[in-house]
Amino acid sequence: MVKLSRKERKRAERKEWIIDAAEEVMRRSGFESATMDEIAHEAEVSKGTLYLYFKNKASIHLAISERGSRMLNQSLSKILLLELSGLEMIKKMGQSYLGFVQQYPIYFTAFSYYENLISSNETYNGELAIACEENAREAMTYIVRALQIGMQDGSIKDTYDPKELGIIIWGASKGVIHMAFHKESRNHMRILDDVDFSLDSIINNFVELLGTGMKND
Amino acid sequence: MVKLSRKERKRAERKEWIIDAAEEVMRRSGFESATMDEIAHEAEVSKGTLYLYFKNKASIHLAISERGSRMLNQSLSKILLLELSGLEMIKKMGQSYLGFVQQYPIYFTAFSYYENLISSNETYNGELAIACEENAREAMTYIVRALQIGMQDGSIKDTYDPKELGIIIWGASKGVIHMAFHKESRNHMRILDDVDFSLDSIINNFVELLGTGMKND
Amino acid sequence: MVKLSRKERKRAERKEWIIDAAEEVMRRSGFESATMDEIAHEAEVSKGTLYLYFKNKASIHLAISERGSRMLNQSLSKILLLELSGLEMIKKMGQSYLGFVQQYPIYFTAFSYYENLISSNETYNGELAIACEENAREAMTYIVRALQIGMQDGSIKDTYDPKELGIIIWGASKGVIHMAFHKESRNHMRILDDVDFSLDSIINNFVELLGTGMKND
Amino acid sequence: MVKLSRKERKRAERKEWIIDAAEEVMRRSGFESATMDEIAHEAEVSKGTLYLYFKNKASIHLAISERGSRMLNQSLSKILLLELSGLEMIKKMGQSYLGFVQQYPIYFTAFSYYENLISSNETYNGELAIACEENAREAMTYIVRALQIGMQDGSIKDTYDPKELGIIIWGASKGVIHMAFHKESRNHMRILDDVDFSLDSIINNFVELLGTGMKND
DNA sequence: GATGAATGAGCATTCATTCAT
DNA sequence: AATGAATGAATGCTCATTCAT
Repeated sequence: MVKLSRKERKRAERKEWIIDAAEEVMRRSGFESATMDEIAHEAEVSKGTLYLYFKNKASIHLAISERGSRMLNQSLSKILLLELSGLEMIKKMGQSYLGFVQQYPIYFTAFSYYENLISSNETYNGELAIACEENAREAMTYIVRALQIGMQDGSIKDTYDPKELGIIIWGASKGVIHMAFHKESRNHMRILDDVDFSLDSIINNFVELLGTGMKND
Repeated sequence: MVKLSRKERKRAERKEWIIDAAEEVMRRSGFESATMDEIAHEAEVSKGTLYLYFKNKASIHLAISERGSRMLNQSLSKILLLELSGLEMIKKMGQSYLGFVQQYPIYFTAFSYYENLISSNETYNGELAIACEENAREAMTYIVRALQIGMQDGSIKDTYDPKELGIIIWGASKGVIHMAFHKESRNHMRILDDVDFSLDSIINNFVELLGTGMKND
Repeated sequence: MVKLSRKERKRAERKEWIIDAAEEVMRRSGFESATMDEIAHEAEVSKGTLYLYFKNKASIHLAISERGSRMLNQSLSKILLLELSGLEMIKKMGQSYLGFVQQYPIYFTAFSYYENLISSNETYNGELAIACEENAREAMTYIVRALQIGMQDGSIKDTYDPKELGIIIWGASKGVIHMAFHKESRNHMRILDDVDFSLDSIINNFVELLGTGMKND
Repeated sequence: MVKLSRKERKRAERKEWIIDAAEEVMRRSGFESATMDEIAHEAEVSKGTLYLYFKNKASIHLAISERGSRMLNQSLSKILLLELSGLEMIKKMGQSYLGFVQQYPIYFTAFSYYENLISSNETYNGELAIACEENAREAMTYIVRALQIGMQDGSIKDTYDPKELGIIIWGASKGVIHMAFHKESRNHMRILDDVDFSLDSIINNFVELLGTGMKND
């Protein structure tokens, strides 16, 4: 960590404070409905100040995504330190991801929104966008490391390429959690009406299913 | 099928024609950038006419999603008629989904956009939204049927609840395809830069992985 | 003149109506202070309607300039039809220009503003800007024609190139009128405080002075 | 000249330094686009300091105009000291003005901008505005003096009032130079496209023309 | 004196939706 | 039914100016 001057520290704090406010507003109004006015009001600063800390609205959104992905990486990274088999690490990562999404649903929404826009919107560029991508790559690396460990300790089949397997696990997990997550937050979601499986049950079975597929016989 | 009067038929045709135009515009400009003016112009009708056929802009978007999901269901439903084991049906469904996304990426984008908005946006309601949900439920049912068949013919473990397994497969497939799909369309996607697995390879391995997990020993 | 359909006529009328309103607002508030809100309010249309008739604010300003220069050209063109010597035509044109500026000071202000911005502002482009330039060129042509007539009939020295002389007369006239004009409208103008020559006297003497310079001996 | 204390001298220097910076910024970005931020940055002082030396943005602009007009006066004043006929002095003044505009186009732009705004904008007041007016009056006086000398030495007709003639010459010169100046800087200027007279040629002929008009026979 | 963070009024422009014809 | 002119609320962003330190 770099040592920051008092001024820089204050600036960083303020920035965090604005991100907090933006998260709150977006939690209430959804991402695109959130206006700069609302965010400024919530953060108890003027609209002009927002632009002192963030280049534009997209930057604020990116900052939220970046913060979320950084937090997620923190929990994932810790799992690699545990005394577990590679397979158990992977399972733990799945559960950890789920826990994160449940605790901070706003970040999950932010990620989805981000992924929908980044391909089409030119505003989504610059330092923060790169940081987000870097965080995503980092998350992937944690998964791949766990897979490599598993292949080493014999808990995971080594017939797959660990990177490719990582992509699959990462994508599949996001998909399952996305679906399960929406089941809870949506009223209109009819698909799952007559299904009363809990989110946890779904994830556990998913992890189990993948685990079996990967397991060394 | 209900028999439609000549007038009703004409109206339905016109509606399809507008949806065609909207798809085209959204393919070009992205979803939120597409304006009613552009759609009207592309459809060669007046802006007012758009509102004669669709309640609002969200309805047009829902109509696209509905059409897409209906088309997908058509391919899925056919798989149930084939002479295959349940497990093979599931694999085929995965490949069929992938093929659909590759052939009609616009629908995939529409689905994603739809899922991002439906939870926060009140305009996403009414008949068409219900139809979309109904189609999603139908897709789920095809999967569950295949799983039931597999459990029956012994190709799939019967230790999972077929409905829950269906949810998992459905979610996981969407996630993997979503990720792989974005890998292709995004420049900024750094996660996968050093990975040169093809979309097909990823999906095949994913299907294989799930298959092994589900397979009866 | 092209025959316009009823709709086109109505549109043209509306456009003129908006220009009228814009002139009025700009007369009151000055050019850059005039806001689209004020113009819309004055024109008794909504702000959106403004954009139905004009691409942007600069276009409205250009439309005023274009109208003004068109009107000026009309008076200049008529002078060429009179039974006068070339020299007398030139003098008449000077007086005509003065009369125009006195009757419609707003256009004179518009021209000045236009000339100040056109070089630096990229918004000043397109059809209307071209029309303005075309009008300016046309005005120049009237002057040059009068000079040529004067050289022919012997009332003007033929030692100057008519085009170059035209530029000089055009520029000098604008400058003199500009100065005299500002003398009247400005409070702060101290240069001329102790000078009580009338605008007309100044212009007449100016015309006389130039005339003597150009006159054939 | 008043003797200034060390502190006052320092303050005056600082002020000049800021004006230098403002000129540079306005040269780059045009007058209205120049922001206080840019000026502060260029001057290597804080934005707040700008307001320590100048009441507001208009004051900075006025200071530029004042400096420019002061410089112009300096060259004009020297001409009166030369051993020339009054008519030749006037011609020399015209050339001197042209030379000034060519060397320091920024001041010419500043003058134009100033004249466009001063009538409508209330911010253009106070000490500096008065100084500008005073400088303009001074320039006029130099011209009038030269005319008086010319009428005395017989090189200039005495049928005109020298003050009125001064106004005319001053205005006409500005107009011709303005036009010729814009011909060079503007791309869109279509009037003069087919005319390839040089700025110098135009001015020389203009001076010649006026000279002939004023000359005593 | 000097700073620069904070302000907030101000503005052009967009676009879904309506409704008179 | 079809049109498209008119609407006006909504919003991101700028920038001259102030003031606490």
